[in-house]
Amino acid sequence: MTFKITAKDNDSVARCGIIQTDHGAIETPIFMPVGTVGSVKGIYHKDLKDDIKAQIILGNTYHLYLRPGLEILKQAGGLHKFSSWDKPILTDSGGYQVFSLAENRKLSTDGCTFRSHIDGSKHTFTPENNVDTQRIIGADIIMALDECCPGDADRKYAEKSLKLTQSWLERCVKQFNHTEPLYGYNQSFFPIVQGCIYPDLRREAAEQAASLNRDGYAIGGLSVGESTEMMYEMIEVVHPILPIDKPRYLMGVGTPANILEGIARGIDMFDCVMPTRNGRNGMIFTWEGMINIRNKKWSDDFSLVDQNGTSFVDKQYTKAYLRHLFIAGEMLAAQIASEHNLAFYLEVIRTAREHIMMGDFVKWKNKVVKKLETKI
RNA sequence: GUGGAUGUAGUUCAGCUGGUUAGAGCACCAGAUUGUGGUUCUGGGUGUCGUGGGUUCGAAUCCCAUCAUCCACC
Repeated sequence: MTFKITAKDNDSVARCGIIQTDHGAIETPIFMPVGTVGSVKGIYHKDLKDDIKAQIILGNTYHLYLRPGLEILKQAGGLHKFSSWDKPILTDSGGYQVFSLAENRKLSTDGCTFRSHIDGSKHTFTPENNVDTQRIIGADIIMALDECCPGDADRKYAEKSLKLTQSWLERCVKQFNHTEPLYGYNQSFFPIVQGCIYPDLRREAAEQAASLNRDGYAIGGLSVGESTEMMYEMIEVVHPILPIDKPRYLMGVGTPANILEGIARGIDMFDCVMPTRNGRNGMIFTWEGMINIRNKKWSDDFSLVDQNGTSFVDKQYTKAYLRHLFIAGEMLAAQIASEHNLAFYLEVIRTAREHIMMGDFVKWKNKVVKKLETKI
Protein backbone atom coordinates (compact mmCIF):
# COMPACT_ATOMS: atom_id res chain seq x y z
CA MET A 1 0.00 0.00 0.00
CA THR A 2 1.21 3.48 -0.81
CA PHE A 3 -0.02 6.94 0.12
CA LYS A 4 0.58 10.04 -1.93
CA ILE A 5 -0.47 13.51 -0.83
CA THR A 6 -1.91 15.36 -3.81
CA ALA A 7 -3.12 18.67 -2.34
CA LYS A 8 -2.93 20.72 0.83
CA ASP A 9 -5.36 23.25 2.24
CA ASN A 10 -4.23 26.86 2.63
CA ASP A 11 -5.51 27.52 6.15
CA SER A 12 -5.38 24.13 7.88
CA VAL A 13 -3.50 20.85 7.93
CA ALA A 14 -6.19 19.26 5.79
CA ARG A 15 -4.88 17.40 2.80
CA CYS A 16 -5.96 15.27 -0.13
CA GLY A 17 -4.23 12.08 -1.08
CA ILE A 18 -4.47 8.75 -2.79
CA ILE A 19 -4.05 5.42 -1.06
CA GLN A 20 -3.13 2.75 -3.55
CA THR A 21 -3.98 -0.83 -2.61
CA ASP A 22 -3.99 -4.07 -4.54
CA HIS A 23 -7.77 -3.71 -4.75
CA GLY A 24 -7.63 -0.22 -6.20
CA ALA A 25 -7.15 3.39 -5.24
CA ILE A 26 -8.83 5.34 -2.45
CA GLU A 27 -9.08 9.10 -2.61
CA THR A 28 -8.64 10.73 0.75
CA PRO A 29 -10.13 12.13 2.86
CA ILE A 30 -12.51 9.19 2.69
CA PHE A 31 -15.48 7.86 4.59
CA MET A 32 -15.70 4.09 4.87
CA PRO A 33 -19.17 2.56 5.17
CA VAL A 34 -19.39 -0.09 7.86
CA GLY A 35 -20.12 -3.60 6.62
CA THR A 36 -19.83 -5.55 9.83
CA VAL A 37 -20.32 -9.10 8.61
CA GLY A 38 -19.28 -8.51 5.04
CA SER A 39 -22.39 -6.57 4.10
CA VAL A 40 -23.34 -2.94 4.42
CA LYS A 41 -26.78 -3.58 5.87
CA GLY A 42 -29.51 -3.29 3.31
CA ILE A 43 -27.30 -2.09 0.45
CA TYR A 44 -26.36 -3.95 -2.73
CA HIS A 45 -22.70 -3.80 -3.77
CA LYS A 46 -23.91 -2.33 -7.05
CA ASP A 47 -25.45 0.66 -5.24
CA LEU A 48 -22.49 0.93 -2.92
CA LYS A 49 -20.25 1.43 -5.95
CA ASP A 50 -22.40 3.24 -8.51
CA ASP A 51 -24.80 5.26 -6.41
CA ILE A 52 -23.04 5.79 -3.07
CA LYS A 53 -19.56 5.76 -4.62
CA ALA A 54 -17.93 3.93 -1.74
CA GLN A 55 -14.24 3.32 -2.32
CA ILE A 56 -13.55 1.08 0.67
CA ILE A 57 -15.72 -0.66 3.24
CA LEU A 58 -15.17 -1.99 6.74
CA GLY A 59 -15.50 -5.52 7.97
CA ASN A 60 -15.36 -6.66 11.53
CA THR A 61 -13.08 -9.35 12.86
CA TYR A 62 -15.17 -9.99 15.94
CA HIS A 63 -18.33 -10.66 13.94
CA LEU A 64 -16.73 -12.51 11.05
CA TYR A 65 -14.74 -14.71 13.39
CA LEU A 66 -17.94 -15.74 15.17
CA ARG A 67 -19.95 -16.01 11.96
CA PRO A 68 -19.39 -17.51 9.39
CA GLY A 69 -16.08 -18.43 11.09
CA LEU A 70 -12.53 -18.78 9.87
CA GLU A 71 -12.94 -22.17 8.19
CA ILE A 72 -15.58 -20.85 5.78
CA LEU A 73 -13.68 -17.64 5.09
CA LYS A 74 -10.56 -19.61 4.32
CA GLN A 75 -12.46 -21.95 2.00
CA ALA A 76 -14.06 -18.97 0.29
CA GLY A 77 -10.64 -17.47 -0.38
CA GLY A 78 -11.09 -14.47 1.89
CA LEU A 79 -13.77 -11.87 2.42
CA HIS A 80 -13.40 -10.16 -0.96
CA LYS A 81 -14.27 -13.33 -2.83
CA PHE A 82 -16.78 -14.52 -0.26
CA SER A 83 -18.76 -11.29 -0.45
CA SER A 84 -17.90 -10.48 -4.07
CA TRP A 85 -16.60 -7.03 -3.13
CA ASP A 86 -13.52 -6.33 -5.23
CA LYS A 87 -12.58 -2.92 -3.84
CA PRO A 88 -10.53 -2.36 -0.69
CA ILE A 89 -11.63 -3.63 2.71
CA LEU A 90 -10.42 -2.65 6.16
CA THR A 91 -11.10 -4.89 9.14
CA ASP A 92 -11.39 -3.69 12.68
CA SER A 93 -9.67 -6.03 15.09
CA GLY A 94 -12.61 -6.50 17.41
CA GLY A 95 -11.10 -4.66 20.34
CA TYR A 96 -14.04 -2.30 20.30
CA GLN A 97 -16.66 -5.05 20.04
CA VAL A 98 -15.19 -6.90 22.97
CA PHE A 99 -15.56 -3.62 24.83
CA SER A 100 -19.08 -2.83 23.60
CA LEU A 101 -20.81 -6.17 23.00
CA ALA A 102 -19.25 -9.21 24.54
CA GLU A 103 -20.30 -10.53 27.93
CA ASN A 104 -17.91 -11.37 30.73
CA ARG A 105 -14.87 -10.01 28.99
CA LYS A 106 -11.62 -10.49 30.79
CA LEU A 107 -8.47 -8.68 29.78
CA SER A 108 -5.06 -10.02 30.65
CA THR A 109 -1.57 -9.39 29.39
CA ASP A 110 -2.05 -12.41 27.19
CA GLY A 111 -5.20 -11.17 25.44
CA CYS A 112 -8.90 -10.83 25.98
CA THR A 113 -11.36 -13.57 26.75
CA PHE A 114 -15.01 -12.97 26.06
CA ARG A 115 -18.31 -14.68 25.57
CA SER A 116 -20.04 -14.57 22.22
CA HIS A 117 -23.16 -12.41 22.11
CA ILE A 118 -24.64 -15.05 19.80
CA ASP A 119 -24.39 -18.27 21.76
CA GLY A 120 -22.45 -17.47 24.91
CA SER A 121 -19.45 -19.53 23.81
CA LYS A 122 -16.06 -18.56 25.22
CA HIS A 123 -13.28 -17.21 23.02
CA THR A 124 -9.90 -15.59 23.37
CA PHE A 125 -8.27 -12.99 21.15
CA THR A 126 -4.54 -12.67 21.54
CA PRO A 127 -2.52 -10.19 19.49
CA GLU A 128 -1.10 -13.16 17.58
CA ASN A 129 -4.30 -15.03 16.76
CA ASN A 130 -6.06 -11.75 16.01
CA VAL A 131 -3.52 -10.88 13.32
CA ASP A 132 -3.80 -14.44 11.98
CA THR A 133 -7.57 -14.07 11.91
CA GLN A 134 -7.34 -10.84 9.94
CA ARG A 135 -4.92 -12.55 7.56
CA ILE A 136 -7.61 -15.17 6.95
CA ILE A 137 -10.33 -12.58 6.45
CA GLY A 138 -7.92 -10.99 4.01
CA ALA A 139 -8.63 -7.29 4.38
CA ASP A 140 -6.33 -4.81 2.65
CA ILE A 141 -5.87 -2.93 5.89
CA ILE A 142 -5.93 -4.70 9.24
CA MET A 143 -6.03 -3.11 12.65
CA ALA A 144 -4.19 -3.68 15.88
CA LEU A 145 -5.91 -5.45 18.73
CA ASP A 146 -6.39 -2.79 21.38
CA GLU A 147 -8.41 -1.99 24.45
CA CYS A 148 -10.85 0.79 23.76
CA CYS A 149 -10.63 2.81 26.93
CA PRO A 150 -13.95 4.46 27.98
CA GLY A 151 -14.03 8.24 27.60
CA ASP A 152 -14.64 8.75 31.30
CA ALA A 153 -11.89 6.46 32.55
CA ASP A 154 -9.78 7.79 35.39
CA ARG A 155 -6.07 8.40 35.02
CA LYS A 156 -5.03 5.19 36.72
CA TYR A 157 -7.25 3.05 34.53
CA ALA A 158 -6.17 4.89 31.38
CA GLU A 159 -2.48 4.31 32.17
CA LYS A 160 -3.01 0.63 32.78
CA SER A 161 -5.15 0.31 29.68
CA LEU A 162 -2.57 2.04 27.50
CA LYS A 163 0.21 -0.20 28.80
CA LEU A 164 -1.83 -3.22 27.81
CA THR A 165 -2.64 -1.80 24.36
CA GLN A 166 1.02 -0.95 23.82
CA SER A 167 2.24 -4.41 24.73
CA TRP A 168 -0.39 -5.93 22.48
CA LEU A 169 0.67 -3.59 19.68
CA GLU A 170 4.26 -4.78 19.80
CA ARG A 171 3.11 -8.37 19.60
CA CYS A 172 0.71 -7.58 16.74
CA VAL A 173 3.51 -6.03 14.71
CA LYS A 174 5.80 -8.96 15.40
CA GLN A 175 3.13 -11.42 14.33
CA PHE A 176 2.31 -9.37 11.26
CA ASN A 177 5.96 -9.25 10.23
CA HIS A 178 6.35 -12.96 10.71
CA THR A 179 3.34 -13.95 8.63
CA GLU A 180 2.36 -13.60 4.99
CA PRO A 181 -0.88 -12.65 3.29
CA LEU A 182 -2.82 -15.74 2.19
CA TYR A 183 -4.48 -14.72 -1.04
CA GLY A 184 -1.80 -13.14 -3.22
CA TYR A 185 -2.33 -9.47 -2.47
CA ASN A 186 -0.72 -7.25 0.14
CA GLN A 187 -2.09 -6.31 3.53
CA SER A 188 -1.16 -3.29 5.63
CA PHE A 189 -1.22 -3.09 9.39
CA PHE A 190 -2.35 0.05 11.24
CA PRO A 191 -1.49 0.65 14.90
CA ILE A 192 -4.14 2.33 17.04
CA VAL A 193 -3.23 5.29 19.22
CA GLN A 194 -5.03 5.16 22.56
CA GLY A 195 -4.50 7.19 25.74
CA CYS A 196 -8.02 8.25 26.63
CA ILE A 197 -8.31 12.00 27.30
CA TYR A 198 -4.83 12.44 28.77
CA PRO A 199 -2.54 14.40 26.42
CA ASP A 200 0.69 12.92 27.71
CA LEU A 201 -0.66 9.38 27.34
CA ARG A 202 -1.82 10.19 23.83
CA ARG A 203 1.62 11.54 22.98
CA GLU A 204 3.33 8.49 24.39
CA ALA A 205 0.99 6.23 22.39
CA ALA A 206 1.53 8.22 19.19
CA GLU A 207 5.31 8.07 19.61
CA GLN A 208 5.29 4.34 20.00
CA ALA A 209 3.01 3.96 16.97
CA ALA A 210 5.13 6.29 14.85
CA SER A 211 8.28 4.36 15.73
CA LEU A 212 6.81 1.22 14.19
CA ASN A 213 6.95 2.68 10.70
CA ARG A 214 3.65 1.39 9.34
CA ASP A 215 1.58 2.28 6.25
CA GLY A 216 -0.96 4.23 8.27
CA TYR A 217 -2.06 5.10 11.79
CA ALA A 218 -5.37 5.07 13.59
CA ILE A 219 -6.61 7.17 16.45
CA GLY A 220 -8.97 5.13 18.62
CA GLY A 221 -10.79 5.51 21.87
CA LEU A 222 -12.51 8.72 20.83
CA SER A 223 -16.22 9.41 20.57
CA VAL A 224 -16.70 6.96 23.40
CA GLY A 225 -18.19 9.28 26.00
CA GLU A 226 -15.80 12.24 26.11
CA SER A 227 -16.88 15.68 24.91
CA THR A 228 -16.60 16.62 21.25
CA GLU A 229 -14.13 19.38 22.12
CA MET A 230 -11.97 16.88 23.97
CA MET A 231 -12.03 14.63 20.94
CA TYR A 232 -10.75 17.43 18.69
CA GLU A 233 -8.11 18.32 21.25
CA MET A 234 -6.79 14.75 21.33
CA ILE A 235 -6.49 14.73 17.54
CA GLU A 236 -4.46 17.92 17.74
CA VAL A 237 -2.23 16.46 20.44
CA VAL A 238 -1.12 13.52 18.30
CA HIS A 239 -1.05 15.39 14.99
CA PRO A 240 2.61 16.56 15.09
CA ILE A 241 3.83 13.15 16.26
CA LEU A 242 2.35 10.83 13.62
CA PRO A 243 4.30 10.64 10.33
CA ILE A 244 2.91 13.39 8.13
CA ASP A 245 3.25 11.36 4.93
CA LYS A 246 1.03 8.48 6.11
CA PRO A 247 -2.76 8.30 6.28
CA ARG A 248 -4.46 8.88 9.63
CA TYR A 249 -7.66 7.09 10.46
CA LEU A 250 -10.03 8.43 13.13
CA MET A 251 -11.99 5.41 14.24
CA GLY A 252 -15.73 5.45 14.70
CA VAL A 253 -16.30 9.12 13.88
CA GLY A 254 -18.84 10.56 13.35
CA THR A 255 -21.43 13.12 12.35
CA PRO A 256 -20.80 15.01 9.09
CA ALA A 257 -19.67 17.97 11.18
CA ASN A 258 -17.28 15.79 13.24
CA ILE A 259 -15.78 14.50 10.01
CA LEU A 260 -15.15 17.97 8.60
CA GLU A 261 -13.55 19.04 11.88
CA GLY A 262 -11.42 15.90 11.74
CA ILE A 263 -10.30 16.70 8.21
CA ALA A 264 -9.34 20.20 9.32
CA ARG A 265 -7.10 18.50 11.89
CA GLY A 266 -5.35 16.27 9.37
CA ILE A 267 -7.49 13.13 9.42
CA ASP A 268 -7.69 11.16 6.18
CA MET A 269 -10.00 8.25 6.94
CA PHE A 270 -13.25 7.86 8.86
CA ASP A 271 -15.82 5.20 9.53
CA CYS A 272 -19.02 5.36 11.48
CA VAL A 273 -22.22 3.38 11.95
CA MET A 274 -24.23 6.57 12.17
CA PRO A 275 -25.40 6.89 8.55
CA THR A 276 -26.62 3.30 8.56
CA ARG A 277 -27.65 2.55 12.13
CA ASN A 278 -29.24 5.92 12.76
CA GLY A 279 -30.62 5.75 9.25
CA ARG A 280 -32.42 2.54 10.16
CA ASN A 281 -33.93 4.50 13.03
CA GLY A 282 -35.21 7.28 10.82
CA MET A 283 -32.41 9.83 11.01
CA ILE A 284 -31.70 11.54 7.69
CA PHE A 285 -28.59 13.69 7.17
CA THR A 286 -28.76 16.59 4.70
CA TRP A 287 -26.91 19.83 3.96
CA GLU A 288 -29.79 21.62 5.66
CA GLY A 289 -29.40 19.58 8.86
CA MET A 290 -30.54 16.34 10.43
CA ILE A 291 -34.13 15.28 10.28
CA ASN A 292 -36.03 12.62 12.16
CA ILE A 293 -38.22 11.34 9.39
CA ARG A 294 -40.48 9.56 11.91
CA ASN A 295 -41.73 12.88 13.23
CA LYS A 296 -45.39 13.49 12.54
CA LYS A 297 -44.66 16.78 10.81
CA TRP A 298 -43.38 14.90 7.76
CA SER A 299 -46.56 12.84 7.34
CA ASP A 300 -47.95 15.18 4.67
CA ASP A 301 -44.72 16.64 3.32
CA PHE A 302 -44.63 15.47 -0.27
CA SER A 303 -41.31 17.10 -1.11
CA LEU A 304 -38.40 14.85 -2.08
CA VAL A 305 -36.37 13.09 0.61
CA ASP A 306 -33.46 15.39 -0.23
CA GLN A 307 -33.81 17.99 -2.94
CA ASN A 308 -30.03 18.38 -3.15
CA GLY A 309 -29.18 14.71 -2.74
CA THR A 310 -27.13 12.73 -5.23
CA SER A 311 -28.63 9.29 -4.65
CA PHE A 312 -31.40 7.94 -6.82
CA VAL A 313 -33.56 7.50 -3.71
CA ASP A 314 -33.45 11.26 -3.12
CA LYS A 315 -35.24 11.98 -6.34
CA GLN A 316 -37.57 9.01 -6.33
CA TYR A 317 -39.20 9.10 -2.90
CA THR A 318 -40.96 11.79 -0.87
CA LYS A 319 -40.58 12.51 2.83
CA ALA A 320 -44.20 11.57 3.49
CA TYR A 321 -43.74 8.21 1.79
CA LEU A 322 -40.48 7.49 3.58
CA ARG A 323 -42.12 8.34 6.92
CA HIS A 324 -44.99 6.05 6.07
CA LEU A 325 -42.54 3.22 5.35
CA PHE A 326 -40.84 3.78 8.72
CA ILE A 327 -44.07 3.89 10.67
CA ALA A 328 -45.26 0.77 8.85
CA GLY A 329 -42.02 -1.00 9.75
CA GLU A 330 -41.14 -1.71 6.13
CA MET A 331 -37.56 -2.78 5.48
CA LEU A 332 -37.49 -0.56 2.42
CA ALA A 333 -37.49 2.37 4.86
CA ALA A 334 -34.16 1.28 6.34
CA GLN A 335 -32.75 0.68 2.87
CA ILE A 336 -33.74 4.10 1.54
CA ALA A 337 -32.42 5.89 4.63
CA SER A 338 -29.14 3.98 4.56
CA GLU A 339 -28.69 4.55 0.84
CA HIS A 340 -29.38 8.26 1.19
CA ASN A 341 -27.19 8.76 4.27
CA LEU A 342 -24.21 6.90 2.83
CA ALA A 343 -24.48 8.74 -0.48
CA PHE A 344 -24.67 11.98 1.51
CA TYR A 345 -21.62 11.15 3.64
CA LEU A 346 -19.60 10.31 0.53
CA GLU A 347 -20.83 13.50 -1.12
CA VAL A 348 -19.84 15.58 1.92
CA ILE A 349 -16.37 14.12 1.92
CA ARG A 350 -16.04 14.45 -1.87
CA THR A 351 -16.96 18.13 -1.58
CA ALA A 352 -14.42 18.49 1.21
CA ARG A 353 -11.72 17.12 -1.12
CA GLU A 354 -12.71 19.67 -3.74
CA HIS A 355 -12.35 22.54 -1.30
CA ILE A 356 -8.99 21.29 -0.04
CA MET A 357 -7.81 21.23 -3.64
CA MET A 358 -9.10 24.76 -4.08
CA GLY A 359 -7.44 25.74 -0.83
CA ASP A 360 -10.52 27.22 0.81
CA PHE A 361 -11.50 24.21 2.91
CA VAL A 362 -11.64 25.97 6.30
CA LYS A 363 -13.72 28.81 5.03
CA TRP A 364 -16.16 26.42 3.43
CA LYS A 365 -16.19 24.07 6.43
CA ASN A 366 -16.99 26.89 8.84
CA LYS A 367 -19.87 27.90 6.65
CA VAL A 368 -21.52 24.46 6.40
CA VAL A 369 -20.83 22.95 9.80
CA LYS A 370 -23.48 24.95 11.64
CA LYS A 371 -26.18 23.89 9.25
CA LEU A 372 -25.10 20.27 9.26
CA GLU A 373 -25.50 20.24 13.03
CA THR A 374 -28.97 21.73 13.19
CA LYS A 375 -32.05 19.61 13.67
CA ILE A 376 -34.90 20.27 11.32
C1' G B 1 -89.56 -11.25 20.55
C1' U B 2 -87.27 -14.03 25.12
C1' G B 3 -82.97 -15.18 28.04
C1' G B 4 -77.78 -14.34 28.91
C1' A B 5 -72.95 -11.90 28.43
C1' U B 6 -69.98 -7.65 27.54
C1' G B 7 -69.15 -2.18 27.15
C1' U B 8 -62.61 1.28 30.92
C1' A B 9 -56.62 4.86 26.45
C1' G B 10 -55.86 3.97 19.37
C1' U B 11 -55.97 -1.54 20.62
C1' U B 12 -55.99 -5.99 23.89
C1' C B 13 -57.24 -5.91 28.62
C1' A B 14 -56.43 -5.18 34.51
C1' G B 15 -58.97 -2.54 38.15
C1' C B 16 -61.23 -7.87 44.49
C1' U B 17 -66.17 -7.07 48.33
C1' G B 18 -67.20 1.49 46.87
C1' G B 19 -61.94 5.07 49.28
C1' U B 20 -56.44 9.84 47.13
C1' U B 21 -54.39 12.69 40.90
C1' A B 22 -58.06 5.28 36.79
C1' G B 23 -53.40 1.33 35.34
C1' A B 24 -50.32 -2.50 32.05
C1' G B 25 -48.53 -4.49 27.24
C1' C B 26 -48.65 -3.08 22.28
C1' A B 27 -49.60 1.21 19.26
C1' C B 28 -48.87 6.40 19.10
C1' C B 29 -45.90 11.09 20.19
C1' A B 30 -41.00 12.99 21.26
C1' G B 31 -35.63 12.52 22.53
C1' A B 32 -30.92 9.67 22.55
C1' U B 33 -27.65 6.61 19.53
C1' U B 34 -20.23 7.90 16.85
C1' G B 35 -14.11 1.29 15.35
C1' U B 36 -23.27 -1.90 13.94
C1' G B 37 -26.61 -7.31 17.99
C1' G B 38 -31.67 -5.21 11.57
C1' U B 39 -30.75 -2.69 17.87
C1' U B 40 -31.27 -0.67 22.44
C1' C B 41 -32.38 3.09 25.83
C1' U B 42 -35.11 7.53 27.90
C1' G B 43 -39.38 10.46 28.49
C1' G B 44 -44.76 11.38 27.44
C1' G B 45 -51.27 9.08 29.07
C1' U B 46 -53.23 10.71 24.41
C1' G B 47 -59.49 8.65 29.06
C1' U B 48 -67.02 12.47 29.06
C1' C B 49 -64.74 4.53 32.65
C1' G B 50 -71.20 3.46 26.40
C1' U B 51 -75.22 7.21 27.85
C1' G B 52 -78.79 9.29 31.46
C1' G B 53 -80.52 9.13 36.30
C1' G B 54 -80.24 7.30 41.46
C1' U B 55 -77.99 5.50 46.37
C1' U B 56 -73.62 7.40 49.19
C1' C B 57 -69.40 11.87 52.66
C1' G B 58 -67.34 9.34 48.27
C1' A B 59 -69.20 5.37 42.25
C1' A B 60 -65.32 2.56 36.82
C1' U B 61 -67.14 -0.45 41.08
C1' C B 62 -73.92 -0.76 43.97
C1' C B 63 -79.27 0.18 41.86
C1' C B 64 -82.68 1.69 37.72
C1' A B 65 -83.37 3.01 32.76
C1' U B 66 -81.45 3.32 28.01
C1' C B 67 -78.17 2.43 23.80
C1' A B 68 -74.59 -0.72 21.33
C1' U B 69 -72.28 -5.38 20.34
C1' C B 70 -72.09 -10.66 20.80
C1' C B 71 -74.23 -15.56 22.05
C1' A B 72 -78.33 -18.89 22.78
C1' C B 73 -83.47 -19.89 22.15
C1' C B 74 -88.32 -18.97 19.76
